Amino acid sequence: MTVFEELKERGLLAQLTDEEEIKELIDHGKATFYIGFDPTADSLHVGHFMALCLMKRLQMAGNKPIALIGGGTAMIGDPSGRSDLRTMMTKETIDHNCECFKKQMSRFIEFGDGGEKEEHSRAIMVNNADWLRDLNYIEFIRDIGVHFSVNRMLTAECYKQRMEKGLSFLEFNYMIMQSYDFLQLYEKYGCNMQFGGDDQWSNMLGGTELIRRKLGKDAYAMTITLLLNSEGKKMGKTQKGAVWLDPEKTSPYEFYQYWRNVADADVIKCLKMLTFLPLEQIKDMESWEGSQLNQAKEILAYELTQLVHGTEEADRAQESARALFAGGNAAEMPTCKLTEEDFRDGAIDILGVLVKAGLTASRSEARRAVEQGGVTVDNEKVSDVKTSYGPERFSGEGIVVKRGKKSFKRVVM
RNA sequence: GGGUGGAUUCCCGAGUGGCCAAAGGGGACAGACUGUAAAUCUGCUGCAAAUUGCUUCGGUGGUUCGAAUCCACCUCCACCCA
Repeated sequence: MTVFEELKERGLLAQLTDEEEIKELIDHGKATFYIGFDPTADSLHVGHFMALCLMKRLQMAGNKPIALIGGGTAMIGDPSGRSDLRTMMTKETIDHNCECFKKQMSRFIEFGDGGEKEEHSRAIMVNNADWLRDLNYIEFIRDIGVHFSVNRMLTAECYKQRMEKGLSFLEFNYMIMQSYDFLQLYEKYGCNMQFGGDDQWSNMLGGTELIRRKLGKDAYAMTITLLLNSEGKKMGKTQKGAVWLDPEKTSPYEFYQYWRNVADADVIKCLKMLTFLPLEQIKDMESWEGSQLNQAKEILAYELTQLVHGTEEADRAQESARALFAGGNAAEMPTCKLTEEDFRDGAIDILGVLVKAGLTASRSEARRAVEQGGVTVDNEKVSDVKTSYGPERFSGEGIVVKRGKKSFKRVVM
């Protein structure tokens, strides 16, 4: 099976400019492709993870990846798929985020140093701030701006959605910037292909078109299917925000649990799109039904945690999960430490413990949780809000506090 | 620049002087049922020393015993005209 076939089989491909040509290029390792990442936060998230996997797959097939960090475009903010203007970020924040991205990416992709002798498939990383931030306005609109028709741009899907809520000129320029990126990479590195999320399609087409008009050369674009759950919502988002790859922002345990809890209807899709498990193995799981599907979720969660956080963390997350739900060894639970200051008159009440452990956001919320019978200490339901504990309860193993079925913490002194 | 309409809690959206921590819906959370799924039903959804107190309705100031609600100015957004 060739790379292209595999990508197709896994349901990763959404739109392509020229299927035959793209297939030819990537199957033979002749593509130099780029994927852009907007540094809008200080960590990558699940959405980026898909792109990284794609990069990896293509790199393994001998193609050269370019990871483009949008230190320049982030100054503008991509309006695609957004209903409001992004909050503007300062240059410093953007630069900081770029650094964070770099670190995280190098875990997945093999980067080269750009030396003469290295293999073709070594990845490079570039930042479009290098060519965007110092552009001369007049020159730029004369050189590049002429090639864009406002009439056509307005018909692009990504702007259409914004026509109702309002679109600023600043954001309107995003497509032009992104197209210019592609042109730059084409000229500098012979980059002939761009990949990106499905919501990037119109921006990407802008690039291929600009290259054709400006240089008379062909370049290609291909989008990855957005990972949507069965309800049509973007996956990798929780109430609290994105599922991050940075263990400081989303702990390996939380990360594991996110995937452990996906809906039945989404497991197979996630396995196909996100893991490197052989397709045959995934095919077997497709026939699983009912509670057997539960095992598939465990596999999914383990595989992904391993990819992102490594084997050790994945084992640990799986251990704690099993401990909590199946009553196994509880040694690896997330822990919270109390200090003397947390005790008032030699005791801390249950509400205080819940807040301190981060299981509830406020004492009011904690109170509600207790009142509704959702709080457990060492497997015994706490029904009195006034329950309190002295420091001795937290010595040694401490206590295990559970809020609801899925969130818990060991609390020690 | 001129005109019109608007900004309410996580989101949508009611509320146009006291009965308002603010209807209704969605989401989230908790309980029952389950398979750590879905569906369904129930509860709950500002904060706290909790039959009470405190802080919230774009911002600032004012009127009033009392303001999300009235007045003035400002900020932001949409639409129409230029």
